[in-house]
Amino acid sequence: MICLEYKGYEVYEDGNRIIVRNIKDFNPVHTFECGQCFRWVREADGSYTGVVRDKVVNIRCANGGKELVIGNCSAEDFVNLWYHYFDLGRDYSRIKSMLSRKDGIMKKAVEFGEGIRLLRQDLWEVLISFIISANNRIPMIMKVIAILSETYGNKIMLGDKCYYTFPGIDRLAGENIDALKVCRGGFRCKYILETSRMIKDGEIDLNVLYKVGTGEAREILKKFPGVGSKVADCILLYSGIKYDVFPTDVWVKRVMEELYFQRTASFKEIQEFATTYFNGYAGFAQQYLFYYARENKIGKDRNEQGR
DNA sequence: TTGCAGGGGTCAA
DNA sequence: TTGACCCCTGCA
Repeated sequence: MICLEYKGYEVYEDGNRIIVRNIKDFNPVHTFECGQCFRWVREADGSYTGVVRDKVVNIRCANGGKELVIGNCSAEDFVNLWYHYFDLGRDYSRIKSMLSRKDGIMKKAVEFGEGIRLLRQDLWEVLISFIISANNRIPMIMKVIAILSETYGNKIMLGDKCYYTFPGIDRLAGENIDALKVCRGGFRCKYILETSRMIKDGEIDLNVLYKVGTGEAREILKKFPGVGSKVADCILLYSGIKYDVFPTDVWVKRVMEELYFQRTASFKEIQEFATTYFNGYAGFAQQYLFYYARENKIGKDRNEQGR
């Protein structure tokens, strides 16, 4: 029985889970492992379990990717949270075909990460997560965020397993630096604390970011300690605020140098090229390129690649 | 077993 | 522009 139709999707409620039909352009592996999020954990059966706001759900695709099965979820949650979170209102086929027409490199990158969707994550959580990401690797970032949530978040259950919400602003702002260091964030702990306090004290209002242009939003974010150009661009992109940014980390730099410039290029040069070349879609292009480069180790060891 | 190099953005000098 | 920051992993 059809439970409800919502914006082109058929949503069936089946006990404690829902099945969403008419899904396109969504592969959980591509989406959760393309470096944009740190709280989705792959299970032995290939599904993913993650915490978003105060919900914990299990996700998998079925029926050749045409169905999305969300465990521990109601149809109401789908409408109120998951539709938006998974950016299901956006036509990724159109974006992919437009980017693929740009050149052969983009075409390959888009084919490789065809199921990437840019998640619309909580701004506060993305801000802290990407401060932690600075000079850090993905498994470590995930570990730090997990400890931070276990220590300062609220417990929620799925089956007999405990999960924890991401800690609130006030909770972190009220901590002292020595206590915060249990999360093993190292030198980033002082940035987390100071950033939390700046928001709590009203020094910077995060909601302003939704109302200003990309350049201004970037400058506001860079007022937080631990936020530079790359982290600011990640925050804007992964919270779904701006899509014309091009976060340039070492992987993106490598792939751009190897595939587009055929020489070393400065961050500034790469940014300027990408924002012009990809127009308002630089953020999507970056995500396909990053995933393609990292999974294929492009530029990491030129000798191994036979170059 | 130990120790050292490598990875990786931001900040301050 | 360069070194320090911090912690984990991989390898000798």
